[in-house]
Amino acid sequence: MTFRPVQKISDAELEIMRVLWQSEEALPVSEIRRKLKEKTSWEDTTIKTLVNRLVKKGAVLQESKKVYYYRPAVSEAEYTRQATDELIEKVYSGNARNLVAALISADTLSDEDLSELRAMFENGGKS
Amino acid sequence: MTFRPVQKISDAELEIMRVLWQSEEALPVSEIRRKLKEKTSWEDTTIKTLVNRLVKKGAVLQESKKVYYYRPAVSEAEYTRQATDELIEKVYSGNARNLVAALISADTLSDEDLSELRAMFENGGKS
DNA sequence: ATATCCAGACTACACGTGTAATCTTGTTTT
DNA sequence: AAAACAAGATTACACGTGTAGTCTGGATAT
Repeated sequence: MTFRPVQKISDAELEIMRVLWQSEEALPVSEIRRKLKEKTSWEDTTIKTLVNRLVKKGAVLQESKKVYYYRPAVSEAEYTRQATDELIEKVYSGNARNLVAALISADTLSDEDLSELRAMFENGGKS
Repeated sequence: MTFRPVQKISDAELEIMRVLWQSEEALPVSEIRRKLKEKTSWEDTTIKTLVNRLVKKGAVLQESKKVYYYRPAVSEAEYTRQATDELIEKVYSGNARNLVAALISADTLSDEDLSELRAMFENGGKS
């Protein structure tokens, strides 16, 4: 029952997290902006606002160096896990099997997906 | 690319939807309230506000009879499907297989779940 | 040194959401 | 009929989120 849910990360904030998750190093805001220029058309101040909010909610650490550097305080895996658990809780009555069953019978998965997954099943998930 | 997204249903609104989804008949607000009394401690007006918002966003139909009756405009299955697709899009790069793989290796599924699912896989999801 | 620019701090503002209160009017109860 | 109540309409209000703008002070370029 590892429950320490950092406050919820919003959609826009998630874009910032992705940038940070992709970096080994802590980044200054200028870098974050540079990387975001390709995917969004946000103003510089918007980006700073989002970064600030993430720091405030504990999802990002701010290292002071003169100019601040930022690094994730939550891993992508943790985030993914949390978002997934939330969906399962919210729409699948807390039952993960229902979700997988829905996906299998919903034609969301390609034949290739199915055989790949079948392989995973075979060794009980120990991959 | 089936895209007909009724405006997003919020968490509180979802409780109303659940009540409506569980009923064959359209319900008056009094009934909705009665059923909700067991699970929430919302004031009557709160419930009415939520119902109104759902009508406004097209997720619930309002039948005028003198006293309004309400019925879902979106099925639970559609909702579930939409919420699931959103998660996949948002955190699994649009790749459903990644989600299933995560669940399989995350120890979220019991052994029973696994064998049940394996069975589904066997017949390619045609269940 | 002076003008420019950027980081950081603070402020803004509309919309969605959670959570209601009030007011009006028609219906039920006494 | 008068009182009580229920539905519906209208309004409220704080917080989160998307999306910025302004102001200030130090670093940089000329």
